[in-house]
Amino acid sequence: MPELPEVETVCRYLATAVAGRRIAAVLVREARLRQPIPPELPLAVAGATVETVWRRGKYLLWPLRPASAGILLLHLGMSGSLRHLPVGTPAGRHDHVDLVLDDGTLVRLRDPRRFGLLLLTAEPWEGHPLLRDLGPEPLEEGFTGEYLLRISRGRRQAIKSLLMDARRVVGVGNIYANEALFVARIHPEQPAGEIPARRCGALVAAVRQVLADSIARGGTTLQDFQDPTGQAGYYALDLAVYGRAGEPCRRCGTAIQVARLGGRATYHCPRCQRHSSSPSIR
DNA sequence: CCGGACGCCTGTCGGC
DNA sequence: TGCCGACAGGCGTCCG
Repeated sequence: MPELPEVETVCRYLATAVAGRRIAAVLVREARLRQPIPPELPLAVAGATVETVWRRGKYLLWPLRPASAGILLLHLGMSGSLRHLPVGTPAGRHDHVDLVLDDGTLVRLRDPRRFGLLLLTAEPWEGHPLLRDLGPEPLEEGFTGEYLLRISRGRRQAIKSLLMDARRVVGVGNIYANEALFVARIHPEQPAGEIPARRCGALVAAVRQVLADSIARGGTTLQDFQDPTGQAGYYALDLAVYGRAGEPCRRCGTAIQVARLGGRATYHCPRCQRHSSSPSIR
């Protein structure tokens, strides 16, 4: 479900609503997520204070005080969501974990497909196996046209698949890869190494723009994404290609096409997004 | 090393 | 109405 803008929306809420609160208890109803929730996690975390909440890619990091309590590491997978609720709110079928706070509220993890993750790690979290190989943050300095040019040369991999590879750049999932390529007018199946050097900067700018616009709208709610207060995100209204197969391109009116690339639905406008070739070198 | 396919798990939807 | 396959916002692992 959540890509970078949705996780960022959740993160911003938690950073204001939960930072500084003490965790009174952790209730695990179902530990079998992508990796099992460690059995010792509830006792290890109970009594600790949430210092703040950070995001790295699609992971949420909750550093605790005292530091010896560690850092909560949370990932929402495809179907995960967090809700901030009053203690006593009845739990539903897929409400797997409650983080009970000291102010009469709780943060509840719901995840029907259980592709999510709740682990405990420690400083330096950058060395954690799940975080160690992550690429740059797309909204920070390291993600530039020069960087994209460097990592794409010589690769035959489709540019869309490269954008969705977290080792290259984090946070870009299927929705925003499709949208960014439309904005940059690049065909999703174009081999990454054949993208003209001068267009790499435009693609980086498109990724940044699409992600920032979505964050400003509170993310994309397709079916069920909500922020921890239950608020939907409205970037779905701005989607240009994702989920719009057969509908007219917002730029030229041509019918949007859908295909499968790497097992994922891939949308593009056949008129606005054409393969382009690098200038030949001789 | 690279790139693609697969599997994890549940819910929903469309076609027959 | 009911059944069945396809598909869904992610990602680690395996294989050629």
